[in-house]
Parts: sequence; structure tokens; C-alpha cells
Amino acid sequence: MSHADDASPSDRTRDALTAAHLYYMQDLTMDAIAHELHTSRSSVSRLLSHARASGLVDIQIRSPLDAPSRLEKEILDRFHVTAHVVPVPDNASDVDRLERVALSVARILGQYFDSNMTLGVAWGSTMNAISRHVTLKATHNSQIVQLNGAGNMRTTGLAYASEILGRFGTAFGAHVQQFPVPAFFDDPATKQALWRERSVSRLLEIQGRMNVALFGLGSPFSEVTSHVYAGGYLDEADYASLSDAGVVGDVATVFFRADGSTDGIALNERSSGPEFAVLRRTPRRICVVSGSSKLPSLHGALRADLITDLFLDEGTARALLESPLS
Amino acid sequence: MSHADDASPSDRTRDALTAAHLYYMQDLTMDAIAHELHTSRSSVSRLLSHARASGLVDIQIRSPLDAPSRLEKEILDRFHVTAHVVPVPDNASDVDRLERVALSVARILGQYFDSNMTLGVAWGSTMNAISRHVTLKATHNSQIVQLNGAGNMRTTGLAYASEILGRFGTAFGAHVQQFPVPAFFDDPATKQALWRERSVSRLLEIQGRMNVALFGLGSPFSEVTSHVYAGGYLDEADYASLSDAGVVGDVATVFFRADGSTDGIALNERSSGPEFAVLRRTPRRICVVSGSSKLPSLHGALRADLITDLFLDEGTARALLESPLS
DNA sequence: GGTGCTCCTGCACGTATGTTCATTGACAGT
DNA sequence: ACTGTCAATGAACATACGTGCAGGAGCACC
Repeated sequence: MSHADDASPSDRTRDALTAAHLYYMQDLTMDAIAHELHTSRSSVSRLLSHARASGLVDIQIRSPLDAPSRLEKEILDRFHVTAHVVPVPDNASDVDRLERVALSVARILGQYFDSNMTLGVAWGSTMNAISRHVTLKATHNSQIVQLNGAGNMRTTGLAYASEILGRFGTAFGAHVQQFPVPAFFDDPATKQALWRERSVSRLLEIQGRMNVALFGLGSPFSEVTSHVYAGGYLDEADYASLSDAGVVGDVATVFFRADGSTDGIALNERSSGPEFAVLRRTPRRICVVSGSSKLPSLHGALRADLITDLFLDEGTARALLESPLS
Repeated sequence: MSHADDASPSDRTRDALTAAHLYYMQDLTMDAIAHELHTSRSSVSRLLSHARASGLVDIQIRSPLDAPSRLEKEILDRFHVTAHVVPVPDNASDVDRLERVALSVARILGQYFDSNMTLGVAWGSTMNAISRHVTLKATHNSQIVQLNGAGNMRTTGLAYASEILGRFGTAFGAHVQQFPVPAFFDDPATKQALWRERSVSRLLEIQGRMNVALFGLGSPFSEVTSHVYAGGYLDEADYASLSDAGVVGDVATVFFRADGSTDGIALNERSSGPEFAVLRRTPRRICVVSGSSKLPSLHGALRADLITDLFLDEGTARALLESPLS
């Protein structure tokens, strides 16, 4: 018996594709598919897993526009951002909350990002969680650009940031543009000088043209400190100066006050993050928040008009709406 | 215990939506969802069924553009239409074939049709099969327009056509425009006269502006006769004239020859179907074929440039490619 | 307040699906 | 040719899922 089985390269993909067709479009059982494909049921199960994991099958949830959740509608009315409330039980732990919001975002992100686009991503525990779940989606001529440096006194941060960026990059088949600078410079002058370097200014230009920005929120003075504040990026003096300036949070290591203002916050002069003016020029600015400890920060970010699309867990959404009018 | 259960109208939808989120975006098990929603696992199963059936959950299969099936690519190269090959085992019966192709089309149709659009549909066994499976998709300000009359010597055909059209209409929440005329007039003059009536010309205008046309193929001289030829629409003389004229098939009761031409086919003067010129002005023209008995007809339709998107079963696709160059 | 009706629920069962594990065959290095 | 590595397979098992069924809540009609 002469085997005609030339296991061509993307042969598995081809099979996965027809299996997916048969399963999702024709409602065949895996057993039946196994029979049609002359293989075992287990293999079909695996093929389908593969199909889902590699983005061949795309499952979307489309709210019948007349019925967005009450919370999402109210947030739109009051803050003028498109909210996506992620259902999470109130008794969930903070890590659960983060993980589940991140998973949801990762699944939906593909709807915002496509070929020929540039995605700016920050780093931090939120971004890290998201990056660990992004689902594959093939794109062409697209790139991921790092929004702010991750170096600090102990490390260049390259490994950490590159890990996050890399996951986005491979998921989308996109080119990754790293930003190998410290999160904060010691001397603003150094930043100015470096910003004039062609290698850096090239990257800044890419940032300036990005189509989608994805970021979490930092909240320096909340119980649960974010990655930035735990990682040795700031010293006591820095911290004090933030407190004095009335800072409530940051986006990509750029700080802001409760009213959304940033003027006169000294640390921003030394930050590697994008000026908010740049961010505001980005058509889609996706902010991911989980856990109500970041509420003050979120209020500031909303005031500062940094957000067009907001992902948050149910509890935080409720808390946001219960807080005083703004 | 005071029940706060005010079973609001679209409360079920709301629940279905969160259940879908939890299931498809967060990969929770139905058990876990049941727990979070304070209900039983079975109810969650039903909620999810509901979510899928009512189009809240949308499952798409996206071929990673670099790997369309070999057949689809070859068809594109040779005939310049986007083919969608539906995998069907070669030993499947003709009804199976039709049913499975129809199911696939029904599932994918939502990707072609949206709000503010007009969909023209023909009738016949293929259309009937598709209509029985169309999945819900909410649209606004859209309409379904009947392409050709269905009346014959025995019936107005209204019930039959309206059944088909109606299913599309309810699936998309679209307004249905029926076409209450016979499939074929006895006297061309009657047709001319009627075509000048405002009620009819209004409908013809709608046809002229449709965004998507959906139709099967008729093949008068194949073993398996289509609905048109079995239903008493044509008499012996008509049949003979078609044969004499070298007709190989029809689209919406408008006939054509193997080379795609229609000139001088007398019956067309009496047909209620849209002139091919009208059809060709329609941006998307989706043709559904199952079973290789319709191959000659398909060839003609391709020559006549009636098709932009072609759905067919695997066997027919192979047969199409094996036939002589065209 | 009954009666019949429909719709919804949770249980229990059988089936469909995911996953572990031992086996196999292909391949590269020696 | 031997051997270790690796990916892929199907059998067997454990789990998750769909659905028929009986009971109960709501509601209209007498």
C-alpha cells in the first residue's frame, strides 16, 4: 500500500480548517468528522483545539446594540468612553479579577488590531497578564511598539518588556519595536539628548503614528502597588514629589492628577513614556483596569481624556458609577 | 425572602450575554457559570444554546489568507470568483450534499449581509434549504427582496416564496419585499404592462439597488431536475424552445446558454426574473451549487459573469476544475 | 378558586468531548 | 545498524455537556 501521505508543511492547518468547517458550520460531531477525515476522534479534538488556538476559528460576542449592559451604557453617558464590563463575581480575589479581565481583553483585542496597523503597548502586571493570553491572529505589515522604557537601577528591563512585547508580536505576526531606555532618566537633559538621537526619534515617530494604544493604570498611592512602584524604579524623593504634586496615577509612566492635569509634575520630564498629547492623537486608546483600588487613577485618566475604550471588571464599574459626579 | 427577580423582557438575553462572555471569553466551565449566575448547569447550557441561536455568539472561520484550499485558489485563478468549497464526503447522497452546503452558506451569510443593505433572493430547493438554516443576526433598516415571481398555473406561489423570504426576513430582522407575479407570463405584453405599474416598478427599483444577491442554479436538462422544472411552470413547448435555443441553465428563471449569452431566448421575455444586466450591477452575487449535475449550468453562469462568490461542495469543485478550459 | 395552558427549572441520564498514557514511526547522530 | 529524541497517534479514562422528563410558577379564562 503506497502511502500518499506527504505531510506537507501547513497540512495540519488545512485539516484543522476543514475540521473546523465541519464542526462549526455543519454541526457534525467529532466522531463523524474523524470518520470523514480518516483519523481518530481524539485527533479531531486536537485539530479543533489547534484551530481555535491558532485563530482559525474566531468567536465573537456581539451585543445586540440595543442592549448593552446597564453599566456600560451609564459609563458611556457619564464619561464618553466605550466600556466593556467583564463579569467577575464580587468575591473573586484581586489576582482572579486581573486574570479574568486580562483574558477577556486578550480575546477581544483581535477585533481592534489588524494588518497595516501599529499597536503601542505599555508594560506592567496588567499588560503582562494580557500578553500571556493574546490569541493568534495573522496580520501583515503590522508592528508592536513599546510605549515606555523599562530599565531601572537594577536591570535594563529588556527581558521583561521584551517578553511582553514578544508575545504580542508572535500572536499577531507583527514586527516588534523595542524601546531600550530606562523608565525614568536621572537627568532630564539626558532624555532630551537621547530623544534627539535618530534611533530614538525613529521610534518616537512610530509611536506618534500608532493606531491603537493598550495600557493599564498605575496608582502610586493605593494599597496594592503596581509593578512600577514595587520594582525599584522610584526612590523616596521621587515618591514624595509625586505626593506633593497631587499625583493620583500614571499611564505608561507618565503621571497625572485627579483633574487630569500634568503641568509641573517634575518626574514626567524624566519619564520615557509618551506625552499625553501623543496618546490623545491615537485613534483608539484601550485602558484595562481591574480592582477598584485603581479608581482614583481611573478618574484622573478619564479626565485627562486618555481613554476611548475601557475594559474593567463589574465591581470596579459599579464603584466608578457610585463615585461622585465628575 | 423578597425575590428581586423582576423577569424583565430582555433579561434572558442579558443573562445569555454574560454566560457567553464567561464561557467563550473566560473559558469557564458551565458548572462554574451556573454557580456565578446562581442557577443550574442545565440552564446555563440552555442559555448558551440560546446565545448561539440568536446570534449573540458569532463563530467565524478565517482562512489564513495564505492558505485557501487548493481548489478555491484554482477556481479563483481560472474563473475569477471567490470560491468557498464545502467539505462533503464523496459518498454523500445528493440531498445530504445540498443540505450540508446550504447549512454552511446559512452560517456564513451573516458575514455578507448587514444593516442598511438589501438582499435579493431567488427561490427553489437550494434557497429553501438555506432559508431553513439561516442564523439570526440583528440588522436595522435592511430588506429582503424577492428576485423573481413564483406563481404558476396551479398556485400564486406566494406561500412557497413567502415562506422562504420570511425566514430570511425574521433571521435578519429585515423588511420583506415580496414579488407577487407569476414566474413566467403567458404573454410578454402583460409583463411589459405590469412592469410599468408603479407597485411593480418600485420593486424593480429596489432590486436594482440591492447589495447582495443570493441564488442557486437551475439546470433544465440534467438528470435531477430543479424545482422550476418539476413544478409545472413550463409546458412541453417551452421546454422544446429552451432546448432549441441551446439553453443550459437559469438564474432566477432567466435562462442562458453555455457561453453565457441570453440573446434571442424567447422565454426570457416572459420571465419575471431580473435581467442579467441588473444582476451584474449588484456588488455581491452569491451562487450556491451542490451536486455536479449542475456543472453545465454553472459553466454558463460563470461565463455570463453572474457570480462573484461561489459556494459549492468539494466534489463539484473538483469536477468544475477537471472540465475543459474555459 | 379551579382548570388548563405555557414556560421555566433542576435532576438524571446518556452522549460528546478533553486529556492522559503507552505505542509507534520518523529522523539525526554516532 | 543502533539508539535516543520527538511529534503524532488511538485507546481508555475522566469530565463536561445536551436533553427528556417531571414538577412548579405564572397567567388567562372560566
